[in-house]
Amino acid sequence: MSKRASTPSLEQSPDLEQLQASDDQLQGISDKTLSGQTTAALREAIVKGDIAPGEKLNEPRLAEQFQVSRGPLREAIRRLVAMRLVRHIPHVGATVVTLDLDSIVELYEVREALEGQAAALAAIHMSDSQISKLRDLLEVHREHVESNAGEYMQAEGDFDFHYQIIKGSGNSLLTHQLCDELYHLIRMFRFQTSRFKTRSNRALIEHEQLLYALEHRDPELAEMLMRKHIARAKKSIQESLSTTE
Amino acid sequence: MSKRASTPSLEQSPDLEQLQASDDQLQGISDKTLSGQTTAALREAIVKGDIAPGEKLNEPRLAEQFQVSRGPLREAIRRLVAMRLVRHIPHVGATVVTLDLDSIVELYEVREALEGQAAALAAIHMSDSQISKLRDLLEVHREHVESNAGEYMQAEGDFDFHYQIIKGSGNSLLTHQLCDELYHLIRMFRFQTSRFKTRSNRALIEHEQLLYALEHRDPELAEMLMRKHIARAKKSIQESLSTTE
DNA sequence: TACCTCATTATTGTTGACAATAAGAGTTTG
DNA sequence: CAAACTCTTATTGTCAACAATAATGAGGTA
Repeated sequence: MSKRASTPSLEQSPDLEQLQASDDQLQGISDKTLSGQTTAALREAIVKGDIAPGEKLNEPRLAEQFQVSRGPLREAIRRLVAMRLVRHIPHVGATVVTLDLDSIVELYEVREALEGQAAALAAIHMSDSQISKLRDLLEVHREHVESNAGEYMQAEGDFDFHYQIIKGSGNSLLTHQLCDELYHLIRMFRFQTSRFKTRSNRALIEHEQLLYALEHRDPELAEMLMRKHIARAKKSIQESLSTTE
Repeated sequence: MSKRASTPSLEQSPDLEQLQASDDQLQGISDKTLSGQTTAALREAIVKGDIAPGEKLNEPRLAEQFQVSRGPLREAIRRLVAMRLVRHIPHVGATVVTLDLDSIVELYEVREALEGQAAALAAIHMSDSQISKLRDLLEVHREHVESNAGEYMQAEGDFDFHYQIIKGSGNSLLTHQLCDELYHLIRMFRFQTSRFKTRSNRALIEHEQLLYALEHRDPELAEMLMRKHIARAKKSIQESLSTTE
């Protein structure tokens, strides 16, 4: 469901409850306020490409489409600005960010630093049961990859794996920066480049190595592996995009 | 000037121009809009402690104090939420964050990761002239430390040094995360603990080493030195605060 | 005395109207 | 013909009033 990529205009009030539910399990409590719902809706519209990169966000029009006043809509825009999904210039307006290669490289450089640190901290702070759950998750992924399809599932599974490690760092600031802010930027990029094949096998092997480091409580190794894992993904993207564009 | 720590209430419209000027050299253009000015004013009030940590932000009262409507004030609050200076709970309100030891440790762990990465990138991307300017800056700091006072200047100088390296990374996302968002959180912490002495001499030596790594274009060494530099500061804070509180 | 209920009140969320700024079309002039 | 200027228009920024929610306190009951 929620396959409305064909219609250029956003029909009012999509499956907001569902979006909210997915956020609930991510962060503590849900935001049933209009601004919160509008933020989630607008965010998904941008991430999924229903609103194109570079497109201007017209406040009155969007307000009518989402069936809210301009107040909550403006607030939603500001929150997306904080997430770096939207640019804003005073007295001119807000536009959806355009993810050129440079931006992606910058994003992955930040991910490399933050998730590397997260992996190191996770190796120290994660409980044994958390780590064993992570292993279960990895086994599920392995089956998905070894079975027929698996590729779309792999992208989601990749997020799960990384998310669990970040959360396992025990650092709430780090978790917020990655899971609440940068996360959606990464999602947006993945939606834009979903045509490219994901390197399922290689990612699986690297995840396996990472889990080994966590199980052996080796922060330095975990950090190194995570950083290399992300750096390789970055390099792969650089090669793909510099040749095709 | 701007020494109004005695008055509990914030008189309207402080030296906004000055705040704006300092932001101008940080980011590209200034935000002459009411929301922007209110954001800067409220931010400084929180960072400097004029509004105490944990204090509730009453919208009507603050709006009157800053001589603006609740609209721009609310927008200012949301921007400070994005900067992690303010917490917000729907239908309940916004409060100034309280920086306990755990939060500071988390902040420094994030700084360690991000500024380490910044140093590595700076060793690659900084121009020779940028690096030589950095050396000039360091010499000024040395004189300040060797002269009589120097301690307050050192705190500011420390920011200058770090800021130049971050900017030298050439990564705008990284720069934004550190200089626009986390920066004010660090400032707030420093204002709160200004009673503690800064380790001027040690910091100067470590900065000297870092500059050496940059001049020799050694990313790995630069990253390592920066991370240790920040990790040592973190440990120093941990020891100070765990004994005194 | 402790606890629950319910009304009051203060505060946040939302709305539509108004003001100010910037973009764009059309016209004029060198 | 191009460049600059002005008027128009669309869009953003701001405001004050209204609605909805949660904290507060009084009163009653077990």
